[in-house]
Amino acid sequence: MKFLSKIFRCDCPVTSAIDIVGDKWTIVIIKQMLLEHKKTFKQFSESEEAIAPNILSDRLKKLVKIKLIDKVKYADNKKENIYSLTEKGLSLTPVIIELALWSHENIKPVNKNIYDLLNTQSKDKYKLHQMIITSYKAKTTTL
Amino acid sequence: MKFLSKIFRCDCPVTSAIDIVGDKWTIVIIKQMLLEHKKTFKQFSESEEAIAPNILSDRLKKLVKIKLIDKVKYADNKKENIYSLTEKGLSLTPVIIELALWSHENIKPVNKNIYDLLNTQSKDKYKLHQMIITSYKAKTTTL
DNA sequence: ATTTTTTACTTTTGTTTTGAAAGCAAAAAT
DNA sequence: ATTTTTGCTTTCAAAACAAAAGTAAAAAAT
Repeated sequence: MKFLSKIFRCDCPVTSAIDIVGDKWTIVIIKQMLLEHKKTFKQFSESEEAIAPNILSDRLKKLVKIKLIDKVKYADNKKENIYSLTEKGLSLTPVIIELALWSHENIKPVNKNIYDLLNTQSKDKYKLHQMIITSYKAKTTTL
Repeated sequence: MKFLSKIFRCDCPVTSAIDIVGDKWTIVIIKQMLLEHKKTFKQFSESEEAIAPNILSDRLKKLVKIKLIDKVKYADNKKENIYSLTEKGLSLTPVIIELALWSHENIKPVNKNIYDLLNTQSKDKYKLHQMIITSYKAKTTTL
């Protein structure tokens, strides 16, 4: 397994997680999928964050490669690629929620959309995580 | 507050959190402080992750500036700077724990030290967070 | 059927960030 | 008084990121 040394700096799980998602865009793209239900190149391109197409292209490829997202093309639409979160990608939900809560408490209050979402099940974070994952699945399986 | 636009890409709290901690080193340094109780430039330099001194210097300055860590010099040691996590820095504990758990479940099992830590209070993550923060404070206040 | 528009990219070029190595000054140890 | 340690800074090379333009295939419009 010597190839792992190309990806991972060391043996620490936190550092290894950062080796995968610790850059300016990876978590942002996953957040756009999970919370904003974005699923096409164009939808990501048009985001508030204004990711450049070359960076977006690169990240989507990497995310497919490490199986955090899937890429499919449907028979009735040969133009658009539809991206969706895998279970492995969905399991980053708690990380994203904790980042949102940290930001809300320490950086600046959240915008209304996400604030409402965070507050529907305020007392139990596990229920919140499950709710977000369930909601994501419901919206993507009806495609 | 126009200067904020220099730091934050957009209004999203998750993206804003990434604007602050979304790079290859910030979370790793905070993890080293929180879980490995590192507190001097030399201790960070000698870490498994092998951070370069120029990057370390830059990140420590930024972390002090945004008040995630404090930097003090004690009367009996004018050479060493002692870095410690502020409450704002400590409140990243849940993010770090979720990254560790995600990594353990999806990337590779954790090393023994951290595995033992994660499993002492396995059922309730809040207790785990509190335990880690309490443990950190206990070790740093006895300085 | 042909032209236009849309989508998902790639390519190019320039800038910024990161990284490896060496150097340095003040404090502490010998 | 000399050597070692600590916490940096500087230099230069490499990698990542970004802005803009270009392209090819599919879909829509004419």
